[in-house]
Amino acid sequence: MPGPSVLIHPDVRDVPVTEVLFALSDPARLAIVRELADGPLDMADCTAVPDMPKSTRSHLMKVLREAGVIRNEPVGRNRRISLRRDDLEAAYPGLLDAVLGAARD
Amino acid sequence: MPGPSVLIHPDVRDVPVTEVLFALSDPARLAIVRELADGPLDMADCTAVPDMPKSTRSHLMKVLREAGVIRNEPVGRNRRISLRRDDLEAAYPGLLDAVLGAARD
DNA sequence: GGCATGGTTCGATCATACTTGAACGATCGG
DNA sequence: CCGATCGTTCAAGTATGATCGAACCATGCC
Repeated sequence: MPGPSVLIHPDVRDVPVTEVLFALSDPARLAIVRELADGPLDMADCTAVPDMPKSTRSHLMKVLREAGVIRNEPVGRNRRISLRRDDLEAAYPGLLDAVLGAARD
Repeated sequence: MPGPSVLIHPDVRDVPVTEVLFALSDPARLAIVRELADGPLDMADCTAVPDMPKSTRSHLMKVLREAGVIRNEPVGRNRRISLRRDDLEAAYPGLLDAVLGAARD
């Protein structure tokens, strides 16, 4: 799989709310999160923000991952990205739903 | 009252969620918001973040105000700061409650 | 009016985050 | 194995936000 086989996924309860909010406060990152709301996606299929260099996209994923918002795991030669709904719900109840429920900008 | 008699308070529905999230993603600003959860406060009584230059504090308030999170209105020689709970609830249901409900960092 | 009070605004400096190409790493298919 | 593929990591440049003193402004009070 591309890059290191294992990436760090923090316990969401160790992540300050402010960091979660910050991760969600960027339009491109939020677009990705909304896209993932319907289910996991291979990275290559995250078309929410098109025409973006892979390094930039990878960086967005890193911010989301380090904030505990998404999971990024290798599968074959790709990477599967998924929302950490349950973990987020346990740490910050209602937060993700409220954000996802917000009208599109 | 200090400064201009009227400050701009946007319609929260015109403020992108991302901007609201960003305003709340700073520890100092979030501390202010939490302090206001119990009711309006004169600016001088916002002690959540002590020992801060007034220009810095004023800037934090500006970011929160422009994001539609707080109201800042003159009263006598002071300024009254209040949470725009109802407006936020109407625009982004559940969001503020979820953030306020989050465990303190 | 004159002055003290409480905040905003301006401008400059500094810190943080975004962006991107290039290099590297891990896998799969022949 | 070997090359191609898909992402991550690195490093450098750029942009955006925080910080804070100084200047300014509107009010209340004498």
